[in-house]
Amino acid sequence: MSSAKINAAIDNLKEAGVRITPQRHAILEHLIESMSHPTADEIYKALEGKFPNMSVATVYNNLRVFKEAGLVKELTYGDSSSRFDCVTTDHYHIICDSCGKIVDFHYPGLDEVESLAESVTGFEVGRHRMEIYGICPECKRKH
Amino acid sequence: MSSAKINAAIDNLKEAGVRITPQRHAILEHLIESMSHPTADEIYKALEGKFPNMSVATVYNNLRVFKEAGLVKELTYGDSSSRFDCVTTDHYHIICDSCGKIVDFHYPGLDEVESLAESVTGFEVGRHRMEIYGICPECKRKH
DNA sequence: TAGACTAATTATAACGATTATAAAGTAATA
DNA sequence: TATTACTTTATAATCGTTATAATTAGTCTA
Ligand SMILES: [Mn+2]
Ligand SMILES: [Mn+2]
Ligand SMILES: [Zn+2]
Ligand SMILES: [Zn+2]
Repeated sequence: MSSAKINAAIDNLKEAGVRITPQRHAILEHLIESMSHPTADEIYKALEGKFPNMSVATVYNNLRVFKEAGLVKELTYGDSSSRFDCVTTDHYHIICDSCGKIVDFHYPGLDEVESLAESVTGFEVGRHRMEIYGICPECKRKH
Repeated sequence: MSSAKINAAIDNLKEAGVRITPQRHAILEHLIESMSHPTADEIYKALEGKFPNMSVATVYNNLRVFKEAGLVKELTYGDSSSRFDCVTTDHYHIICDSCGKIVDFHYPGLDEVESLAESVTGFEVGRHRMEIYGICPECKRKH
């Protein structure tokens, strides 16, 4: 049930001293219930019915607040907009080159690559990023 | 010797019917001899002594031409500018979180992850992207 | 509860990287 | 040489995002 997750997120924010405004509640709710990886603008448009006066800056500001609280992760891509993921446990993504869909995908983690990189380059390794690109089943069906 | 690589790149372009202008030659030369992963603007600034009238659009246009010819790869990052890599054979990068330096790093390739992703998600996998982030030896020394 | 303080939202301007446009220049072709 | 296509240049436009300043709302304290 996603309302439990929303409540947990709200408690988390309250403990960090962040006020729960109607806009913040709605943005959080949308992130959690959409079960997707929306852009700031998609969130903005999805909520403009309920909040016709909300500024796009409010969406960006609050996504930053949520990020700092550890409630969302930002997924950055070269050309286009960032996407936001409210699943903060470690996981990877596979992205459709044709329609842009992003699907979660779990894998043990690439510790071996990290430690090899460390020994070869002399870097102190902190983290890594990995995504897979391909064609999703729906797009495959349409040739 | 990097001049051999420049000549090979030029032959490649000629065969593809691309004219070798002085600007194109200089951009290629800079990419190959700098042995780094410069941004379009870094290339532009590096060449403004030799080409005081060159437009930044020329740099972008020609980087696209080179990309389409398979001579360079574009490395995209969320916030900041793209970087360009004239080493087009498969390799990974490790990036310093402190100074931004990008270092090449070879690893067998993650075929296993790709095939697992394919079977789990139903995608037809084409490629993947992986980078490692950490602190480079020089930045470690400065605490 | 009034007044003061603080935080959040809004509207709008600014920013930086990149791309589009149109004019002018250059090379290839006939 | 005249025609044509390609390339460069200068400049404007675009897009995602952030900064600014004014307004509004919430919280705290006397
Ligand atoms: Mn995800
Ligand atoms: Mn490289
Ligand atoms: Zn698809
Ligand atoms: Zn460093």
